[in-house]
Amino acid sequence: MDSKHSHRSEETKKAILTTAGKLFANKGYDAVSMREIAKQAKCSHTTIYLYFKSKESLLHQLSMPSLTQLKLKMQEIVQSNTLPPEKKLKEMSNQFIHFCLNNKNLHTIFINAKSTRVDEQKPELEINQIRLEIFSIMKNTLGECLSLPNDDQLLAYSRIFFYNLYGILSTYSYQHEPTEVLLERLIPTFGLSVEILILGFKANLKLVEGEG
Amino acid sequence: MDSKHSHRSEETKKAILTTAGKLFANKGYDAVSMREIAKQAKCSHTTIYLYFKSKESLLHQLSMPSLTQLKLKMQEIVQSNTLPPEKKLKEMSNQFIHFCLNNKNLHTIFINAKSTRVDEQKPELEINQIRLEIFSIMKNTLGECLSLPNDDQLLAYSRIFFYNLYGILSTYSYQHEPTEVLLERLIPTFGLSVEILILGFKANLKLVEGEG
Amino acid sequence: MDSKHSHRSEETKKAILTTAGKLFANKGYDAVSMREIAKQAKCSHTTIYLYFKSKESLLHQLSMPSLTQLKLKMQEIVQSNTLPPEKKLKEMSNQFIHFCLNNKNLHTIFINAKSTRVDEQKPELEINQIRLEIFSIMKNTLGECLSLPNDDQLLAYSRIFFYNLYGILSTYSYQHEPTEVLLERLIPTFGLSVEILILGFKANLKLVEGEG
Amino acid sequence: MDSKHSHRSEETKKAILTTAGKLFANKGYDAVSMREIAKQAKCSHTTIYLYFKSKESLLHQLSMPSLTQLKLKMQEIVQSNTLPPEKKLKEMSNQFIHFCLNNKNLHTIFINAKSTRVDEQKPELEINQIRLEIFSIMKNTLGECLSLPNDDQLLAYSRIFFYNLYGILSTYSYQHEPTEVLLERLIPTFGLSVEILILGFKANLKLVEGEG
DNA sequence: CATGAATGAGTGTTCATTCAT
DNA sequence: GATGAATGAACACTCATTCAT
Repeated sequence: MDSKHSHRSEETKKAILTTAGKLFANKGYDAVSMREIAKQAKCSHTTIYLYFKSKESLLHQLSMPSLTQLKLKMQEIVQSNTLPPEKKLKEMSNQFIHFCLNNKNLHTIFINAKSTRVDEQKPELEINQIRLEIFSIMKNTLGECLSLPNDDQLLAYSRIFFYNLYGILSTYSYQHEPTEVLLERLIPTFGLSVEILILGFKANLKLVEGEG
Repeated sequence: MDSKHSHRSEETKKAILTTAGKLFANKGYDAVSMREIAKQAKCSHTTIYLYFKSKESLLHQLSMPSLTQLKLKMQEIVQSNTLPPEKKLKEMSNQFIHFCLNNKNLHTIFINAKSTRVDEQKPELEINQIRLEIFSIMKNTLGECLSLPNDDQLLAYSRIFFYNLYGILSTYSYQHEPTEVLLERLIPTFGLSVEILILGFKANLKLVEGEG
Repeated sequence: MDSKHSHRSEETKKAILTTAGKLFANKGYDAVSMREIAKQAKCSHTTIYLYFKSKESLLHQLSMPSLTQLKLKMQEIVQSNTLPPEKKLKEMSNQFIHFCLNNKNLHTIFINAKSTRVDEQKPELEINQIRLEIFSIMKNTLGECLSLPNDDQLLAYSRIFFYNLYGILSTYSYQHEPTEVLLERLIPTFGLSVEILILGFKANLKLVEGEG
Repeated sequence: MDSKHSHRSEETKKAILTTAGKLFANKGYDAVSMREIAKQAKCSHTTIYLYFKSKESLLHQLSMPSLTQLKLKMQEIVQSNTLPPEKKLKEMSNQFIHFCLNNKNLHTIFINAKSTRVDEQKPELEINQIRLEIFSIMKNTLGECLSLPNDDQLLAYSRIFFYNLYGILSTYSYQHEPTEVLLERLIPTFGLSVEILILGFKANLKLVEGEG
């Protein structure tokens, strides 16, 4: 009996999470109402509050798994032995952009981190940590590409690398075009930007070495 | 006699503009309410409507002067005969970043396509036009650097160039550090990023030509 | 269990309808605010939106049932075989007045063209249609009385007939006297007015025919 | 010097009254804003408050002269020796309808009389008195038409007569069509209605006398 | 005498959230 | 475990009115 209950409960919660995830991603956090989520998840809007303290908390609980998943993907790519480092980096960038554009809502979390009330800062920290880990993985892969140790030079380069990614995101995050369409159209450009940066880094390295 | 009146009026208007600029930049256009602006500008929310026809018009009046000024600076640089194109582009990038960071993060407005519904009237179009002009000026300068005609290749490169700039802006816009300090510390990195991109473009061009 | 809920809900909705009806009639649609309705209906103004999509829809739902009922009564009278046409018309007029006065002065809504923007959607059109149907039924009955075909002459006469009815309504709608008392006292006058109009129409017809 | 001042002052006041009158009549009391009046009267909106305590008071001061004028017109018609009583009544009805449709705003005064604050009830009473006088003039003229003394019979008839007028007003007061256009189109119908009523009254009189 | 600056109360509407069931 | 009913706060915006000049 209990199991049946809790089973249903689990299902409802999952439905809410799935629906909210889809809606947040498609329309943006602000543009989605609790009632809308409830309707699509086929439950009452009050039911959501049984599982999530607030809309914000729903967003948080929603983001962690996605971010974790992204991190896992990154790690998979790292461990793939078949890909040359440059391809790895390209693939990572694609994944990163894909993920961020598909989770437009995450912006609000990343950016408004500071506004989180002090008494619930733990999830924040977790999110931040994963962000740093992802950053680190990509920096290392860039190091591989350029045969560079983990030094200040690499840090500077990877910053520039991330400028490019953030620039892409900030350019396209608020576009109203459906994400998939957008991506299909733009992925080649993004790939090109990665290639060019690597070429640029290498060329710059030669210059620097020449000087040194 | 009148001067006291008009002086007060000027001050109020300025306070509204300043406050709105700060708030829009920090929280995004949608997330800021007229009452919030009014409260921080220490006036009634209805007072805002004395000076600005609507929230959207406030945004517009807020963005236009800065953008126009930026465009003028860009044109000055273009016309300078003493600088080689690469230096011009670097200088433009500096100006661009300087300007966006100094105009308290209005870059969200500049970059953000959100406030630019295509089917709306003139105001946004003006903003958009200036944005396009600035983009165009820099694209042309990049063309000079790479000895490229104004074709699709150049367009793709200049997009990538802008990703870098936007990425820089979105990374540092929310920093609490005073802008000047920030800039002094980071300008070298930004310069480096421009250099690397140009190197990358050139290297990529050789590859493409080799192929062709 | 549910019954308590749904009971309360029914009551609230009814309270809103009643209150809105009274207020619209007394002060006019535009002059009544949702908050005012809510306050008098002893609920929050947002509660209204639980039951009615908008202010306009509230007006609509308020008018439709009464109007429909009135139309049905009219049709009954038409089909009665025992009454001579003149009596039918008198009875219809009585019903019309009765109804409008009883439905707390909704006549402002019925008569008032204001809420009937032509370029709007269905709801007002429905109301308008019923209004026209009622008008049509009475016009036809007037035609029977005067042995007139459905031509412009009849249209002109029936307009005048309706002026009389509307005049009665606009005269007595704002009286504070309870409707029933009012009606008992005035019904003879109203009857007289119908008689006089019919006499007048007939006399006028003779004149017109004499001319022709 | 003083005279110049007070001259200007008078002019301003007159401009305000004229403009407000026009606007109230064309758009209705509620739909006109003080700023709109001021702009068209070429003064500041605050200036209006130098001459009129409030918007409502402006409406009142505006209505009295018009009503008085209407009364005067009625009296002129009464005293005209050339017109037969029936023509007089027709002309009076025309004037009445004309006036009321041209001063749509007066509705709010007539109808909302009760809502006037106690401490300024004098104008109310004045207005009411004039209304009664006008009613009386027309009743007497109707008496002339029907060769009836000022008894209950005449009172009943004149009530019916006014139902017709009020019906016309309530039908067309809220039309958005410009008044003049409306009137040109409808005046014939109104004339017909007066004729028919008189015919009806006469016929009814014969019936009553036959009975008696 | 006249005005520009400023405001509080109000409009319809939406939303996340709570409470009783 | 789940829900319908209900609400207060907020949104952009308008208005009649007041105050200092």
